Amino acid sequence: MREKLSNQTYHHGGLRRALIGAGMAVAREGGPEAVVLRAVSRQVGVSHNAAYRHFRDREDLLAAVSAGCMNRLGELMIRRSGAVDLTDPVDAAWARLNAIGRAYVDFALTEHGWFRTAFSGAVAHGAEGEVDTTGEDPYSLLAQCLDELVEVGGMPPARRAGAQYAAWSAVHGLAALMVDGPLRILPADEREVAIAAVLNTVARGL
Amino acid sequence: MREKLSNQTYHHGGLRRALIGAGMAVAREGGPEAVVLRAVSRQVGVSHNAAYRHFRDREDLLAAVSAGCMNRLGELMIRRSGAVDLTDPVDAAWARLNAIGRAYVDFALTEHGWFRTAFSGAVAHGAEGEVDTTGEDPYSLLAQCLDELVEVGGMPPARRAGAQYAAWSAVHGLAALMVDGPLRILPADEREVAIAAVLNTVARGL
DNA sequence: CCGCGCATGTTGACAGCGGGAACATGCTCG
DNA sequence: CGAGCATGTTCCCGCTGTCAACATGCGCGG
Repeated sequence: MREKLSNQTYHHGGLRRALIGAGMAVAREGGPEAVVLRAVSRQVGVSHNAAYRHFRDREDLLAAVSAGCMNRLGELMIRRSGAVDLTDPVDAAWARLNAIGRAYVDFALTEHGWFRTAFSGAVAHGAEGEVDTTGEDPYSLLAQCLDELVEVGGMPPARRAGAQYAAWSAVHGLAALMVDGPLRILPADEREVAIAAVLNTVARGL
Repeated sequence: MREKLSNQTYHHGGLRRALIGAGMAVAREGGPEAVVLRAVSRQVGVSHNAAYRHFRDREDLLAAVSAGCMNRLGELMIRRSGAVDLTDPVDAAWARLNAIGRAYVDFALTEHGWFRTAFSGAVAHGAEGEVDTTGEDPYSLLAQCLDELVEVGGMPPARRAGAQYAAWSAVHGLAALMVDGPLRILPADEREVAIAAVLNTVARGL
């Protein structure tokens, strides 16, 4: 019986969970480099080195936090996609694609620490069971969206394979360039222009 | 007379240059986090803290190295673009656009340490004079390419503004995803498919 | 031609970090 | 009820970035 979770003793219990939570808190502002083993442990009220009972490495902790950030991104994409309310199935499919693209960029801009952490390149080398396999990760969501677009006849099936790469690359690249890249300095209104341009251009190209 | 540069005394002389050089060497394999002040100074044969006479901080050194990496990227793009040899001006312009896009991705894949360093988010907060303003940085090169495309009539002028963002985002996103992102695991042949898909899709969309 | 000053490089010290080893403790199950 | 093991602690190490104080040698004014 190791699943008490909300036990008030707190230590002896969900330390792993608590560390990931604290990690996400510091990552939210400060990005991946703020996920410092000692600092996170301190914040949880536990000695550093306690973390080593749950993570083999700082990298391993970071990977878990990173997976958490990725899930947040997926959640936002789902929410925005679900808000699309159009009757025509083709229009709806395009609108949903547009919505998840915008969600991706918005997430990067408003939660820029989380975004950078999600893509910090830390991957669990251990169990790999951290990222939710419920199909709600950003990549699967995009895939579903494109599948739908093909089904309703909004996109020729021959294009389906490459579309995945094109759409993801365009949106991810824009987000990356605006978050730490050379486009970081773009004023807010120009940002809007850039987002619209990227989304429209790739949609035309699909 | 502080411009001896290739003086054999070596210390007292181009330490700054030497540190950047050593920084680029370690960054080439190991990326930005390998640019460690003490290690770099050690490799140059100078005491750590000597670096502080030329850089205010580790971040500042990293920014200089980063600018160097960006220049390398620009050089490759120029070389590849120059290799295009087509008579029809429209075809040539498209081919050049394609060439610099491929160069960008190839650079990311073959010099992945340099690529990551170039976009590590370190920016000189000091003189800002590190990045060459000769118009040979990747962004300006893309701009020239698109200008040419409009001039020869390969692209409607109305699209020119957004094209910059779309093209850069797509190519940068693909590179980022393949270098540390989730597409890191892509086998070489599938990589080729992805590159072609992204390049073609965005070209269609412009 | 000399000596002084300033740019440049060195030495020493400090706190914070990731990580290893040995030790403590308390829950659980036989 | 007692033993074993998962979990957390303590101590230690080398490494890092950065600060302060010190050394040195080249160039310029006298």
